[in-house]
Amino acid sequence: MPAAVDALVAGNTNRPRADAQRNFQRLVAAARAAVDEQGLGVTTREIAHRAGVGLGTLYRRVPSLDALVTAILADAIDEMTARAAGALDDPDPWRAFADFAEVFVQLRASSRGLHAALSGGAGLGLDEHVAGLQEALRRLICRAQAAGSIRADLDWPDVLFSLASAIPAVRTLDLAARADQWRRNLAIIITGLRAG
Amino acid sequence: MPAAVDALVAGNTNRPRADAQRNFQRLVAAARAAVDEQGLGVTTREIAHRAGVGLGTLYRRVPSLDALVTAILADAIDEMTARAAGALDDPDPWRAFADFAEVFVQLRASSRGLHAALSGGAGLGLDEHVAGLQEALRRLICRAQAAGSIRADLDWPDVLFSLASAIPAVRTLDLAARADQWRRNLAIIITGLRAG
DNA sequence: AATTAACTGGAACGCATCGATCCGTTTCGG
DNA sequence: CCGAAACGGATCGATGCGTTCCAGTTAATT
Repeated sequence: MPAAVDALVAGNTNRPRADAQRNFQRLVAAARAAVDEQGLGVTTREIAHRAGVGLGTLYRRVPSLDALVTAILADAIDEMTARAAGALDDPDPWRAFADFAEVFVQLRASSRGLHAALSGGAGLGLDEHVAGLQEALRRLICRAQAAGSIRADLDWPDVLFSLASAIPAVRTLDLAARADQWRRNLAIIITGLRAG
Repeated sequence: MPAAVDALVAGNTNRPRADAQRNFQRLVAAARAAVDEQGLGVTTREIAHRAGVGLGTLYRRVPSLDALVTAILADAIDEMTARAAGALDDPDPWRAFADFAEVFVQLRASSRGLHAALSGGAGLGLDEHVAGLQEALRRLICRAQAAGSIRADLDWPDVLFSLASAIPAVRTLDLAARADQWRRNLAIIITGLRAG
């Protein structure tokens, strides 16, 4: 159980009943799926329905909708940050960058909520988490560029924006995006970023 | 006055009063600006306020909010289609493609509403207009690819999706997009699309 | 200048949806 | 088998929407 979601149940003096614990897990899982599929703006009813639980139960297990969604997003962002930090262990600057770029795009493409949160979507209290991710990304990008692997005529925000742009819309004109459309987009962008 | 917006006032037997005509123009201009800046989901109050007009006036000059927004979008799409068709006059397949790509991205980047409408945003009655644009784009792309200018390992929807992806989010992480961010994105993508 | 039909602004209506609460009922655990 | 804990979902109050309505105003015509 990730940190922020865990903190939602902190302060409970004694262990809750078995069904209460089970319902909490279900609610978190349902909320994660709903945030992934529908983005920010998930409703309490949607989450409760997915969890197979009533509205009363949701509010008995969770302080508020905002707290639940924010906790889920905070954990998702922190996990991504950890992966970015881990990528710096790769001694090859370009490979570290390119490998993490794939993670960055894939995770965002698979969660509308995460994508929206990282696109400055709402005024949730995620600023510190976002700042951590941004710093890790900046290091990854600047190291690859200093090594001469990324075109020198770009600054690092350019690179960041181009990566963020790789996430495709669900539809474009009459065409539905394929499941791996993000990968096709990213391949084009990575080619365009590479120096030489 | 473009075709679809014009059609909103068709059927008026005799010329309306001068203030009525002026208010209609103001409403259309206000609605265009609002759709550009705020996307679909503009409200009647927002448009009326921008036009410096009351709600009653809006509904006296326009049949409904949907009709107004749809007409504006239809005209915007049709104008883009005309530009795409015009690009085919350029004998150089690559230059025709690249030049229109710039128009395509710039227009979408400057109008959230148009961008949303072309991203399958809402169930407005724009299918035929969208289909026309798509066909013009397909021709441009396929011609450039047949000429060997676009990488051969992509299909034309890949190219279309990558162009649509060039429109940046307003923010990414803590960074605000610069006014020309779309151009920087597009430059990277164009490089990645080019064969050789 | 007088007349009147057209036009105007904005309060108000009806509806939909949301987060959150409340309470009669059910279920777990000792 | 009992009581505390938890349950479901009707319900509340607030919000925001598109649209209508009407008392007052204005532009065109005579």
